[in-house]
Amino acid sequence: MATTSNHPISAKRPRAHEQVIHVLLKRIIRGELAVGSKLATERAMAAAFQVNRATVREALRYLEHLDLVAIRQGDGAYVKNFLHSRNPETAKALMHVDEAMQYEILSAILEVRRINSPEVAHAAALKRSPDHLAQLREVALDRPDLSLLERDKRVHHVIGLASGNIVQILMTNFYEDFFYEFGHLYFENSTNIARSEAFHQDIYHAIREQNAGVARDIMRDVLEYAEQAIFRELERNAVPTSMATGKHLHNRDDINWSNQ
Amino acid sequence: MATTSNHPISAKRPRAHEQVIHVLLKRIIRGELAVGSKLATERAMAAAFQVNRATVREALRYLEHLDLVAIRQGDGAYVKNFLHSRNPETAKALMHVDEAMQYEILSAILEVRRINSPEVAHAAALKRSPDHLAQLREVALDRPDLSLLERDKRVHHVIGLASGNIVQILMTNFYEDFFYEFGHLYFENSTNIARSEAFHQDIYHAIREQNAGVARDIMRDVLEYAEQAIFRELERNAVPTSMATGKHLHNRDDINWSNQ
DNA sequence: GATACATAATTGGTCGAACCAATTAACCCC
DNA sequence: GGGGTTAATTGGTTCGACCAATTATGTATC
Repeated sequence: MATTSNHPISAKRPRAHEQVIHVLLKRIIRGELAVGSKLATERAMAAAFQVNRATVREALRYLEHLDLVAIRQGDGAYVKNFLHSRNPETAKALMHVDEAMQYEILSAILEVRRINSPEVAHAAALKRSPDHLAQLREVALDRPDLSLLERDKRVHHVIGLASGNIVQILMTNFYEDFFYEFGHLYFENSTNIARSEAFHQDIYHAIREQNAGVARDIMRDVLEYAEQAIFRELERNAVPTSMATGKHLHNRDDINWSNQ
Repeated sequence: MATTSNHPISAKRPRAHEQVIHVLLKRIIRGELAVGSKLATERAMAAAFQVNRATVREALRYLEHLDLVAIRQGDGAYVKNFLHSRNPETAKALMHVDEAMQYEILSAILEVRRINSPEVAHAAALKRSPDHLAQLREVALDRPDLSLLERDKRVHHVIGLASGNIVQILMTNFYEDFFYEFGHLYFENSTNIARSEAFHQDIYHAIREQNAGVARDIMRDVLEYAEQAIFRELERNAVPTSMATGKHLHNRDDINWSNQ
């Protein structure tokens, strides 16, 4: 059982400290708790949330790691500007807290990936080891048993590994984590499915032949295609609430991110 | 006192749970705890570290957020492959744990920044609001009171804000956090100082005039320059320990990142 | 003997009340 | 008003207990 470390199943059991995190996160992101202001004491929050102080502390510790609060012994916990957070994970927190931000952040993620991943493919083609190539071959060609979403995820991961850049590897995992929530938008369309399978073939051959420039182009093309395909789906399935605000459209640029 | 949220001073007080984090992190990263293996129980670790169980739990919670362990009630905590972590913050943890990895990770960060930031500058030039332009003018031109390191940090931050991409903003903060530890390598050299001050002037004008292509080129040039300058300094100041391993050189590509 | 179910043991999740340590506020003295 | 001592506030840690989910054990049934 030890090696069965993947956790494909498992819904969510809302642990107490996670609920506290969610509430505090909401108040911070929405500005209900002003930047620089002091949070209630741990004891007061424990009473207010009707949980134990240790539970509040676990939640505060997380917010501290997200760089959203600064905790000082003998003093208190202060709200920080989330735009100053040094932890990219904060983007995920933003998305889970504010529905209206979801499309905004998805758009931002897709843009960053479109900028980065072609260069990762370029480096991977140059530096891939025989072992990485074998791994890529397996996931790209010899695993029809996996879902396309899972296969695509692994293809990107192996390319990241082959690039040798640990930060790009982590960034790749970071992107893919988002697509568990949005991947269905893309992988339900048969045209997109064919496009991705062709991509897996092509990128494998380019990396095998160490054609770095070609690998970069292939990656850029598929990501540009996927980005547009996802936005097409979004505008089609546009949910009424976000339709009303109009904030889900990718071609607007009115968000200012200036809550500081 | 509330608005004085910046914490320019403040050395480190080693909180108990942070020491536990450090030890566990070390064992996980170095592979002393195999991927998939089960950690000791919280009670056992509390006894071993001679701290309270609540302290162990705060440490485990952090490792869980870094995606390095999976915790299951009634079962235990299992070690995960750090190359599968979806949290870029893991890179910082790696760096703090293993001295030999420092240069490797610095190199990786510099590369990602060199890829990303020029595109951020490009977007910023296109989308900057009058307010962002004013902010950029202030930090780039009218704040000789700030240290160059601090000014440079703010210039990059404002450019990130102007780009309107929240993930790029967070990534920029993420980079800059590293440079608090390595910035002195760059900003002690008078040639580099002049180079950065010219950069601040140039990027401001390009963004003011909304010359996106020029802004991108300016950013790319300065980052390529800085990257090389930093490596020059590293090889000059090469510390004996990492010299011996030779793992700090940027032009080697023997690291495989294949502990899975 | 294998399977199904009830039961106990293990382990993470939460709780309550204390005490320690750092900071801040109050106070007194000069 | 300035400086230093003292008390109150607040985060940091500890102890001990109980709840909840999982796993291991044992027993009855077929």
